[in-house]
Amino acid sequence: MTTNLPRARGRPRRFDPEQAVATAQRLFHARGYDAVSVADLTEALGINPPSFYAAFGSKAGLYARILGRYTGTGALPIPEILRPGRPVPEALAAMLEEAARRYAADPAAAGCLAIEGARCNDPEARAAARALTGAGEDTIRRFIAASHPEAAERLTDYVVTVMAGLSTMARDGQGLDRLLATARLASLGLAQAVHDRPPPRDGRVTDAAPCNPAGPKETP
Amino acid sequence: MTTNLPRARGRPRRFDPEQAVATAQRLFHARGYDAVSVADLTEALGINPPSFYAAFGSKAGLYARILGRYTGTGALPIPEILRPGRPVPEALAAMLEEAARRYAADPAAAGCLAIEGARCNDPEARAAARALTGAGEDTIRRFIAASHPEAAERLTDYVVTVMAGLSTMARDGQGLDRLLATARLASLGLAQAVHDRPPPRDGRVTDAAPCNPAGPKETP
DNA sequence: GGAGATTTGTAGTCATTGATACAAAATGCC
DNA sequence: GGCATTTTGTATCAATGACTACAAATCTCC
Repeated sequence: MTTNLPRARGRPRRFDPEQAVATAQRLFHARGYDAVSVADLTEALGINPPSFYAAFGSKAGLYARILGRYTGTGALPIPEILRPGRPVPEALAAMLEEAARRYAADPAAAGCLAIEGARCNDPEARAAARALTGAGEDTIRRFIAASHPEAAERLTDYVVTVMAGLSTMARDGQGLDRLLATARLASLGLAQAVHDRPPPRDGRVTDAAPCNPAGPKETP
Repeated sequence: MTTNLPRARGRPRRFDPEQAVATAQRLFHARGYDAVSVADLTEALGINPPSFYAAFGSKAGLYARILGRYTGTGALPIPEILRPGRPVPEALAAMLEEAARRYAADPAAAGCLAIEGARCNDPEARAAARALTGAGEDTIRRFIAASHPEAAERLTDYVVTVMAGLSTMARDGQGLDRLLATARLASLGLAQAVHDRPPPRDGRVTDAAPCNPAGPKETP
């Protein structure tokens, strides 16, 4: 079904690269990029290192390939949720709720593969993950800007922050019910935020002990 | 000033352990636990590995000591912000705002040392960091429960999630202004959330393609 | 000036990391 | 059958991880 091409020339592969990518994706999602070694991968795939490197180039290369595949295999379908014309508060609330569902869908692979990968210690893998999260962020920003350009930056920062938090808590072991409740709480302010003017930048709410002696830098 | 004790017996130390701990704290906060090697530490401290291990036991041991010190050196002063009797929405909003300030205070050491440490790959260091974040979480929950016991769990999950997100975005390079704006957006729903009854558990807002075939597990 | 105590510097240990050299094995093509 | 081609398995590589054995150095105490 996959390929009826005339057989390739040399010795045939003893493993299916697509199947291997899927297996590796589960491993990376479960443990995180840094915590998965090439030895872990070759063992899980039942192959030896030379076969691994011949097929995927490097650990980071395989991870980049997995990220490219992630959009169709469990990642949040942002463009489908943020349909043009859909009311912004409703759409963003739906996105947060769906994020909660996806992040908790598989307890053995909790959170967002890309968000978590963007925090790993390998520069190449981190860049690949950041490219994906950055693309999602841009999609969100453009969707909001289409109807509320003045609120696009603020609201994008907000929902991205909440999604990062949801991914963290999912990896921390929080189940669907708690993540959903948090996502809905986070959506409460969205309607007001869209219609109200941005909150003042100088009004402090806190009255804690002086803890930022240098003073805020954004109000020179 | 520090110690006027009669000099110890053996060969004197060539470095100040307290100063070394402070230096190591900066390193850990800047790069994260996993990305700091013992070689990095000994080089930054100007000492050799045997001196390091004689003084601190292990890398994770030093980290645990740093976490114990963190409360007084930049960590969010949760008990001071959540004073008994302070209105819950106001207090939680102040906490989120103060978190934004602290996490962005030093761009070279962004985010929360404990929250980030709770995600590292060393079991011992992770457990130490989780103990600290867990204690903060308990403080928040008790504060809320004192006046709104029915909302304590939900609201604690919510603010902890937002704080985790703020720490992530701070490490991502977001500056004080953006973090503050996000923290204030996150506070918008707090007042409603405290007084309203909890949102229904079954009403879905999303209408995305069927993406959770197994269905939600929290409504059996 | 020794004796005992403690730290220092040198030079390692051992495990694990990501990644390879190389020859044997297994195929298609002629 | 023989050759080119490709993958496989064995056996590594160099670099880096956390950590330590050991003796010389430097102090206090007597």
